[in-house]
Amino acid sequence: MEYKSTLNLPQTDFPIRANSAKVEEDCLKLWDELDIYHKLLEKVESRKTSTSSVESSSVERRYVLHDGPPYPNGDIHLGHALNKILKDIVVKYKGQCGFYAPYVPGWDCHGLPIETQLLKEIGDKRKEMSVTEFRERCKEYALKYVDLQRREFKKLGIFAEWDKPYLTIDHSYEEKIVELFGVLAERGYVYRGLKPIHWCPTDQTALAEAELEYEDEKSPSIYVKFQITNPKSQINTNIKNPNLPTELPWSIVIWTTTPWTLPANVAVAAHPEMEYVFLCTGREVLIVAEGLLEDFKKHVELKEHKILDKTKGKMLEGILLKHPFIEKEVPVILGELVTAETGTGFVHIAPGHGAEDYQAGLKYKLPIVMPVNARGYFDETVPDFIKGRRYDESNKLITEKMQENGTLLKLEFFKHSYPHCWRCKKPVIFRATEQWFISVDKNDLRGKALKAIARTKWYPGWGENRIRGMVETRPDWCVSRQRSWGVPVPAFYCIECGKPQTTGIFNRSIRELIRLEGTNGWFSKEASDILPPGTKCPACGGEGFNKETDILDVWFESGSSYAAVINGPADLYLEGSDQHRGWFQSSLLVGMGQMDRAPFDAVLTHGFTIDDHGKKMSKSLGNVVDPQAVVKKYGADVLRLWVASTDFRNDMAASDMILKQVQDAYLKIRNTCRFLLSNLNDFTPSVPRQSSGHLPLAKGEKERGLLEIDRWILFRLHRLIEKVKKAYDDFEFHIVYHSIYDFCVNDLSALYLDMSKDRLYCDAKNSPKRRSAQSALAEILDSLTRLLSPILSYTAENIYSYSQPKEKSVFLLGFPEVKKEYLDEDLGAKWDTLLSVRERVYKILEEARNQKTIASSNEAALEVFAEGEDLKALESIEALLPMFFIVSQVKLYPGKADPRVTHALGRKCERCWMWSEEVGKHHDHPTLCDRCAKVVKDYPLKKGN
RNA sequence: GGGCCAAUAGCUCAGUCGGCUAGAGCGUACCCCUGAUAAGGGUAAGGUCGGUGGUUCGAUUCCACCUUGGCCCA
Repeated sequence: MEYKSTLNLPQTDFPIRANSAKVEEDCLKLWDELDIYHKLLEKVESRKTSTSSVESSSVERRYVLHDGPPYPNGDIHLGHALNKILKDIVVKYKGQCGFYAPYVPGWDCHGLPIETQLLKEIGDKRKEMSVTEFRERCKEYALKYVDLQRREFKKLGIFAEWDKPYLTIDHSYEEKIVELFGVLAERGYVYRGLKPIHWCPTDQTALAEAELEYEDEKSPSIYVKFQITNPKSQINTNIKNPNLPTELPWSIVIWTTTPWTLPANVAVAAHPEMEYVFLCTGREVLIVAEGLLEDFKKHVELKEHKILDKTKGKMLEGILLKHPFIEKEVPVILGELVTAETGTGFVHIAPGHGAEDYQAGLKYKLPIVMPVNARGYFDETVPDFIKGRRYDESNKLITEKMQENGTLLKLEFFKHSYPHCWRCKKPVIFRATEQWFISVDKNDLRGKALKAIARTKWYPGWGENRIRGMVETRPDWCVSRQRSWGVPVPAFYCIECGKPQTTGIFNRSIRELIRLEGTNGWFSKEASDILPPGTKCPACGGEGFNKETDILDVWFESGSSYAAVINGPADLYLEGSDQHRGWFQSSLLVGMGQMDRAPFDAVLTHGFTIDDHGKKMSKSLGNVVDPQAVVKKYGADVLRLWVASTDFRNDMAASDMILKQVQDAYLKIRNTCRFLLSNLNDFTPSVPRQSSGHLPLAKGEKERGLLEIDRWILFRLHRLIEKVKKAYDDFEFHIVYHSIYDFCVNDLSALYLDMSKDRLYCDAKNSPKRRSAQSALAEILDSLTRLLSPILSYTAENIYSYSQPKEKSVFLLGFPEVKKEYLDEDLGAKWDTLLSVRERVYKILEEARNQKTIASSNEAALEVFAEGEDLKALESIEALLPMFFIVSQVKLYPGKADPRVTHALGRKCERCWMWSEEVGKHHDHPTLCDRCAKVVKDYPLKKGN
């Protein structure tokens, strides 16, 4: 036991336990003191100004990742954490590579999500508040959560411009939104039109597609007769059949699930190519699609009938029909919207209540009848029996009315998927209203956007396909909302002529107001206070104006961020794949409209978080992983490592089991680094490094060259650096993780470190062999911490602080370079050969252990037989073979036989635990082997050297 | 219902142009060590490559359909 003190056992102050809470606190403090975010940017800046003109090409090395703003309306969830961590990894890596990589985080502070969240809190008090007051409360609410989320994001170790984030409620941001609207208006993209849109009668607002949720809803399903009013002879002429019974009433039958839209009916559509049959029930003639006849008969329980004739839909065009309960006639029109799947083959058309109806109406110049007001109640234009009734309540009244007058063939109820408001969860209606639109076809905006999509780099590649499909088919963008919490649609209406004004002085006046007072100014001031005195309507010369009361869609706000925040296109947008329809598209359209180019050069998307059964996370399923809880339990770096460990192009599974596994990997990596540290504690910068044998050696330096095994591990290290760099460049962080982890587990822990222990512990402190190992260890540790820092930011910083650091932070070091001189292919190939021999030997060693020939591998003596390349390779490191196999004695023979394992000869050296026949031959140290006796003899003298 | 995407061991991931017995690590089982010790090492078991058809001499890989799941839409 007395010899133990003569060993160089691993020693470090780096704690065995991760203690993430403390480490994270310390690191955050350090980064705060250093102002690390700005220091990194300054570092690039100073390099820029100090370098010669030759190198100043690097000046252009800017990399701007533009942050997509989340809503500040609650704690961050795993998706937020995932997104911000990915961005942070990208930005840190780019920074390491010498890019000027600013990162300004943002929040989407306006919009319904904030408004409704607040309404939940204040309830009826809203009614007593003025708009300005309510908006003030919204602002407070948003800012409160900006602050909360900022703190939560910071704790994840994300470097960013946290003190000056962008908020869409900043005056400068709001002004930019208004400016962009003006630019788009000037360039002819903005128009105002009546159009049926999804309308929530509860919230009294137009809803974007993104604001709809589809859920099952019970609806009436009715078959209604529209009696033909034309003289029968006229129809006879059309279908050329003189035998039809002209004395009976004839009716076309429609099917609908929304009786309340019938008052707005202006036509019935038939499919031009579909076949329709004339059924005689004895009392009347009904016309329905041939293909839906059986279905129709079943539903209306039609027993007796005779098919008199049939005709194509196009023959019916122009026939006039009697509205079932309003005194008017409506025409039959033709439309491809009619399907042969359900119904009767006839579709009732109400252009005020449906998108396809609207399109058909445009074609036939039909009027847009719109008797439903904003609250969902019928106005004065409808028949008395439903006047002032709510639309859904009218369903019953209308069917009763039709029952009475005999136009109703059948009433049933059924469940189907129906759009609901994402906020109040109540059913929405289609309703025509005056709205502001951005035309996607004006000036071929759509075509230009599609070209810009083709020029953008999409990760993964299918993102291009996806957004292209969406842009190809998207309708005009409805940008107005009937709400308070947002940026006003910057428009004035001339009191005289009613024309809206959006450009020139009108836009400039609003911008000036907003610059000074924010958008609250708009809501508290009169038009006459905003516009300069004497402003005249360009159309009629009128001098009185009203303000627009609608606000802009929040997507228009966030879509303006590239202009408001980074003043131009970004290198990268990085969001979840849902943003192909959201922010990527709104940003693209605003960008194209303003500057005829996309606001991004590349777009990276990630999948969604799911649980370990592949199901999406939801509160009701109880499978939600809370990022705060993960940080608390495992530490932020484990969460960060989870993000890196999963291929984010697909959905990302998280659960406690998966996180536990990530933690195990984390601990392995950390512990490997700890081992490196503990074997370097006497390896100060003043100790000469052993250099690669491939570097030109100065005279007398030969003995300082690295051992072959050390050159091998450095070969492996630089292969790793190469691979990791490529993976970071390709945004394949799971490759980064797997490569580094594999290196730690296989190359280091199982092989190199295990093989090196004897040298490190037992050789003399300053022996070339030990210093050779330490030279390699130091380089490995240095590289590993840098490679890991974008992902394991806290841990890398923590490890670095224990490694006799030159800089104040690991982030000031830069990314490791691949040193070509280490990439010795022949050496690599030779060691592949050696390691496959080692594998064969280890199977035999295991057998010997099971047979109790040996216990520890130190007790083994090996006889290895090899031929050809194997033999050549083994011979070349013959002196190192005991170290290579980690056994006490090795004999190498040419031949083909399996390795043989016997118990090692001699006795166990008390100091190094290797077996040797030399033990006992040293008088001073009878229990030691040759090597140890020598080391110990010199020990007191060399101690401390 | 439509568009886009995914599915390889219990888990996280590899798998090149279609070509040998489909790989790695974790986890598991068993063993060793006790000088990385809340560590470390070894060996082993684990797969109908989601399913069914098709193309092909040959399919995890290409094609079609289906199932399951995700995002987006209706």
